[in-house]
Amino acid sequence: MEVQELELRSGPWTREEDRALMNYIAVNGEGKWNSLARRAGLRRTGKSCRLRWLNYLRPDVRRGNITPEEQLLILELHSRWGNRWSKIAQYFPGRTDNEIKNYWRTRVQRHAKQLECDAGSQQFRDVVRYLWMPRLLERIGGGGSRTSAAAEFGIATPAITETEAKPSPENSTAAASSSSVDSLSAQFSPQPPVSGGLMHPGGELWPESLPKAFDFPDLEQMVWPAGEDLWSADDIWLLQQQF
DNA sequence: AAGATGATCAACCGCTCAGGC
DNA sequence: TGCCTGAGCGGTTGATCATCT
Repeated sequence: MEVQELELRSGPWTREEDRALMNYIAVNGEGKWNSLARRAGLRRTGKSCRLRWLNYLRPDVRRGNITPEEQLLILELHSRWGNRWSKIAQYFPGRTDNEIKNYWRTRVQRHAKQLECDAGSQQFRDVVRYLWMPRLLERIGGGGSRTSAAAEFGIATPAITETEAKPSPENSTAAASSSSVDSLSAQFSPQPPVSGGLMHPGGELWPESLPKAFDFPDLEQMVWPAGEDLWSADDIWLLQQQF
């Protein structure tokens, strides 16, 4: 109806709208969002209703901070698939693609900006791969040396190719690796299949030496921050000198 | 205390794709 | 075959909150 379309609402949802949407879905189920919006008496587009339900009202939506385990998995999966947020979100039950996308744009891209490089650049990918991820592993493991964490991360982590990585239940039994990233993946579903080998999570062979950008003695001398934030001002400064 | 600035995240927009007719 | 509709995805915006000066 034309009058109804003119009155379509946008912007933040009210409690009443939320209640109407939840009640309707509880009785009738989801889907057919345009007609659902009309039948539920909501002056919203079907698209808006779908988004509100999926990203906020669904009972299994998980809120709160992204844990180090989740951060590690996000970094790992993004290195494989890039900005394919919905695909990445499949590995985080209760997390929405929107939430993961926001995390990446705010936290991860912020670090890239600090380092004055592009988040999609090889330089930044190296920082993520060789510095950030090992540090997260350290934190997840409750301490230990950086080198041992990196070694664990690098040696036992299998390669997963785009064609292999179809997150489906029948593939989950193959996830029998001792690597940290893999054991993390195993906590989530759907789980990616694996194939063995001494490969880096990105799929390529683990390099014999670190990239040139990080092959400098100061890095080994660096005192890693013990606080909540993985990156200190000194970290940023040191890395910037290498770029 | 108040304004400026930055970070976060809910919501919107434009586009693509699949399925039905 | 082409059109329409529903659904989903990724990029972007804007409101709100926190922190800084």
